Amino acid sequence: MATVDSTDPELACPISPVVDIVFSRWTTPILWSLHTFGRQRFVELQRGITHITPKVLTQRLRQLERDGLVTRTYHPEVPPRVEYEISDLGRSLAPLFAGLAEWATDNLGKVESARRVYDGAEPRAVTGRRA
Amino acid sequence: MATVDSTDPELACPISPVVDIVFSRWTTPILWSLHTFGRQRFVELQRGITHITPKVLTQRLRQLERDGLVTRTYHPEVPPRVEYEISDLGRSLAPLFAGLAEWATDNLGKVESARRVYDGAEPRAVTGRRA
DNA sequence: CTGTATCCATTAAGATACTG
DNA sequence: CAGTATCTTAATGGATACAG
Repeated sequence: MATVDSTDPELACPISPVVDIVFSRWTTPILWSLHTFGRQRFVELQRGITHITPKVLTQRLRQLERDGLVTRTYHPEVPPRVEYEISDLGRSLAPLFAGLAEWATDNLGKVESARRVYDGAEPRAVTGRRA
Repeated sequence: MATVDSTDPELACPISPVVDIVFSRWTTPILWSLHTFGRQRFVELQRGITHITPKVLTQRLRQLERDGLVTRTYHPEVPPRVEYEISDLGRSLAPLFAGLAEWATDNLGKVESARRVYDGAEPRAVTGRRA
């Protein structure tokens, strides 16, 4: 049975589940920061990842912890100290992240120029777009 | 200058822009289908990707076309015929998709068991979570 | 320091019906 | 066939304030 029900696009695409787990606006910056700079406290993450609010940071960290990609260590001191670290499972994404980063440097410019062409193209009726 | 402004998480994470372009609920199934089964018409894509509505399919296809990952060919016939095909730029994502698919088969089970552990863990006060 | 609690804005997506 | 037009809902995220 597993997690597949017929309403999910997973059936047609084996990477959809990974997208749900790893790729959202703030999860990749968090994973990247933990992977690149190592174990960090809550406030360090907040400072390193520009403009993320504590609410959202907490939400994403909880999700990553639940999915086993990040570990959370609570030190019962005063004031409290909590450290987050990427897990082995999270680290297993590293080569994929490296590949994506490389794709970005190689191809982001092409995407941007494609957009300029598309946005600047005079809309002709025969194309069926923007009659 | 490019596209970077200080409100984006791109500064801290070089793969955030790729996430915006490639990874959303329906873009990966669309790219996967076009890459795996080749050039397809609108209705073929709709049938192959279960439960996607024409509105959403149109939206994602337009975005992918604008970003240069997919090409759209309009044949002015009656009834009209439109074919979508993955572009060279889109095809350049193939190895990354293969890597993600492999990660999925290897690690999705670990994620699921991590979730079971997390959800079933008795919440102790000392962890600082769920007092 | 490490979060919660509210409230609000934005957006992707789903349901449904309709057009050239 | 290949979409568009509306309307509604759900999910994220942002702003701000406050608590242990």
